[in-house]
Amino acid sequence: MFILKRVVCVGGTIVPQCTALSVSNFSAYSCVRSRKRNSPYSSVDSGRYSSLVKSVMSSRVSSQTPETLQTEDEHVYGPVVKGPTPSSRPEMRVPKTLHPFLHFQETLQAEEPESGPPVRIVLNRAGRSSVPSVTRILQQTLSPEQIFYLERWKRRMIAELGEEGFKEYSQKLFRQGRLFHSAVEDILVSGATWKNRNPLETSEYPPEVQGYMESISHVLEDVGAVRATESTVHHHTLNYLGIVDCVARYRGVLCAIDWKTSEKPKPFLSNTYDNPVQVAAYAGALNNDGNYKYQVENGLIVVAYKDGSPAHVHQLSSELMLKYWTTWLIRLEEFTEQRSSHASSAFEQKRGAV
DNA sequence: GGATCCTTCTTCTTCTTC
Repeated sequence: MFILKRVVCVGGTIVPQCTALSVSNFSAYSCVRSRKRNSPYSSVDSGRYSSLVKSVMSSRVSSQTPETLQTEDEHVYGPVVKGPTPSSRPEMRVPKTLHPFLHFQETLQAEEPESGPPVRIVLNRAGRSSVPSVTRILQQTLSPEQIFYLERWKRRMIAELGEEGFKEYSQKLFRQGRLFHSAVEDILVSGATWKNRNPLETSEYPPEVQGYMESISHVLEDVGAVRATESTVHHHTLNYLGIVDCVARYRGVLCAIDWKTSEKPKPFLSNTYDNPVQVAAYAGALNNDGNYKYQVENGLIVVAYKDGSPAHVHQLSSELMLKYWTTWLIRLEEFTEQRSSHASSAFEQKRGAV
């Protein structure tokens, strides 16, 4: 089965763009090219189009939609009491105001020295209790589709583990994530590189973190000039705050870094859901926060695995960061709209009661 | 002292042919 969807231009050459199904066959065909001389793909340079294959594979088209899945799930798990109306987010909108990602000031280029211990600005909510956080904004502006799949996953997990078992499982995941972050921060603050670290010292980490540390060991070798760890960033104009995991140079490029633990492999950026938006939000806030006298244009998402297999590293170029910054601005606007509509409906209710 | 905050995670999967 081969479904020709449309034709796209790649590197000046016209090639067919196809569904995930035909692409699976495409890569399979590439592997057995020598045996399948008459294959329609025998003349295709698979190496040349590997990025296309990856990009199509990472945005697979499923024959099942949230609607059909919901019907199927109701048979298996019973009716959903408070089900969302599964639908995609409306066509990508444009932010009403395009706030700049970078914030160059006249005196800015007097950069901070890169030596010395990294900065850690502890969150102080005094005087800014109403400022929303990056996590909260992202959580409250998930697309109906994301909410649907998350709730479906949760329903399935509860069916498998029970309410109590699911609670324990979630707590275990959070605990591992926190321990991992704290272990990474320790090693970055101590200034030790992975290479000169005594292997015996890795056993000082809690057992549930050792695999994750091994997983990121190849990444730590390329991380240097750590400027901040677990540090609060506050965008005063856009009025949001958050805590950035790390700001450091990765292979010489200054990046906002987000460390993640994951049960499932996440080889493609698209597997990381809202993580790139989160990183862009932190970087944008940092660039507009007077506490930091430099600008961060790039991002890095490092996905670590418990079994110690090499972490996946997703580097976000300045172009990609700008793209996700735009997405962030849209999410921020959605959040503000929600907030004001809640506030006005609460006001109406209050007025009605009087 | 209790409550709340910021994080920590979790989603997208199915098909035919060799």
